[in-house]
Amino acid sequence: MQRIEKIIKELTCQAALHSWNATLEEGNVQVQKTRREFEGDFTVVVFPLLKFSKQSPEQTGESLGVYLKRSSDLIEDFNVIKGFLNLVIAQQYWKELLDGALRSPSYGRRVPGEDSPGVMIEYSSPNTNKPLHLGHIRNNLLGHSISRILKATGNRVKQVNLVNDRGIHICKSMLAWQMDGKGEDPLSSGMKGDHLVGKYYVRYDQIYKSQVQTFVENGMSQKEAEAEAEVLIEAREMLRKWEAEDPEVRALWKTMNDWVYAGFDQTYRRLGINFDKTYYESETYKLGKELVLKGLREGVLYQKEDGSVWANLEEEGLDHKLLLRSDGTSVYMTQDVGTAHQRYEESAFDSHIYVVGNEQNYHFQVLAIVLKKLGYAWADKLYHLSYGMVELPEGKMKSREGTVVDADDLMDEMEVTARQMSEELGKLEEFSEEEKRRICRQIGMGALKYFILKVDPRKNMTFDPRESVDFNGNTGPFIQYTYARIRSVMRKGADMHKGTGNEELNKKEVILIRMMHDFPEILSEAAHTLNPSLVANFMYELAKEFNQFYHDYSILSAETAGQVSQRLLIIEAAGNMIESGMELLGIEVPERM
RNA sequence: GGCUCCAUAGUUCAAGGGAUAGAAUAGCGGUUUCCUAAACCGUAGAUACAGGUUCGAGUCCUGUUGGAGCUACCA
Repeated sequence: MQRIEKIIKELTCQAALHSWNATLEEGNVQVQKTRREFEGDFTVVVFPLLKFSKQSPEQTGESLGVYLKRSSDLIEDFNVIKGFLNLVIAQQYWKELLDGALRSPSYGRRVPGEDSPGVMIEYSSPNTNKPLHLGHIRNNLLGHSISRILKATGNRVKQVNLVNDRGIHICKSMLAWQMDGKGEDPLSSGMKGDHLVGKYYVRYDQIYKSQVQTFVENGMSQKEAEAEAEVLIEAREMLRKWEAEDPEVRALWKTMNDWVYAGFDQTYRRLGINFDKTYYESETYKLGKELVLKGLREGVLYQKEDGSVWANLEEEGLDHKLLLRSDGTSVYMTQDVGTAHQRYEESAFDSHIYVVGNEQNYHFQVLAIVLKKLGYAWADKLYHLSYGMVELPEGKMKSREGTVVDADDLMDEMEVTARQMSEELGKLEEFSEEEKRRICRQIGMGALKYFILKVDPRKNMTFDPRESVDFNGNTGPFIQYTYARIRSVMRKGADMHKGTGNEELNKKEVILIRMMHDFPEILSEAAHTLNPSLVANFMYELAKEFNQFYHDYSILSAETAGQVSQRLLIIEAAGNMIESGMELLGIEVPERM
């Protein structure tokens, strides 16, 4: 069955040809859903048509309405208010939809095939010197949800992670552990590996600060002291040894990184995310140098007297960018040039998405330009999904002030709150301990994920811990609860299914079906704009609409058997759609809660 | 200083150039012999400021004010 919007557009073009002898494209026809306060299902905005009809808005709407009604059985009636032609769609359309596609768990989804576009998406990209925090959570949830959305819209998606496992920051943790660690490890300390390493990163900072202070007290300037502090010099020396592949340093580095990975794995599992491939910066940081040198030979880059290599981006309205240091070593940009090249060689992606915060806008702008200069046509297949910062009600998270919200702590807290709420409401009394745990985990994680994903990724957002554990209103648990209610009714009504009921649909039922009819468009819009919040907000609207319906009309005690059957079809569709949509957000839905 | 992004009820978020700017939350007032009240209903409350483009501007353009980010031989 063809979608009704498409039919309306086609017929409008026909009408324009017949009535006004004007040729217009379907793209010129604006069809939107009729606002609730007016009679109708879809609305054609007639203002853009006036230049073809050469009539008043009212006359144009009226004559178009007459034409549409006469041309299609699906258009039952119309009315014109100001410049808006409101169309009432025949019940038959909604009923056929309900009997067919709408109830499918895969409604609106497409399955990727061999020749579907290949999308590589990089996200998470943690440093190994400290545990994941709230900012990483947003990154991970976005990356994962976008991956699922892209898969569901027919793309072959490859999820990759790039772990920043080398550099001065890791050396700082290593050094502090050597100084103060007394040999403790995750087992002996009972700490998660990433937290343990993070503890020594903090420890390093304390040692550093106290050394700086001592130097200043002995008459050194602040700036001088900061540059001369012994631990900093030692950390640099350790990095140098790391690069020289000193066995002892490498061994410690490997040990501590492995602790961190074990910790990260746990956090990732809990978040429900996974990667098809993980890249390690220690293996990729040298990549890119050859490409840069080649660019230098070809004259698209230039070299200063000190030997450093640069790209001149003035033509693009930017600055000059360093690509190789005077000692010949690579910088971050060099590495990204290399990894992009490597990935394209590996899988010839049709697009490559980087889920990275907006503080790196400049970096990715430069990356694309540099790749272009180096002659890679695929440079314009790179896309930086630049998401906004997560702030707390009192402002930015600051590690120095201890206001960083730890990812693991946050997840714990969400689950504990779910537990408390469930117990207060007496929701889980008849469940086993294991079931209780599972449901509270689903609810807690659902609340957290929804809270973050409902916001447009590109915008900065405020994370209010108090609000995030609210399970009422526009929240994940609200939608989960709606699902649980649906499933409950379906269990009770399993025997009452008597096939299709051909009953008159009431207003609320039509609204629900019409809303569900939109799901494919929401999906494709979300995929197009890489924006899971569209799916999240749609799920909320749907749940809200469903709850009103549920409140106003009885399903199992409807007046006729036909009505019972028909309503069971509607809630089946709604349940499947909630499950499907929430899956795209990485949120599980419980059968009971 | 330069560049980029942002500004919507007390607060947190919506609104493909289209009708009277929607929700949630906090506040106030209601709904339970009935399929899960983590629900439902009612009430009140917002486009930073000044211009411009348009039949029509929260949305596009210019300026002002306020906020964030970037502007490293860091990543």
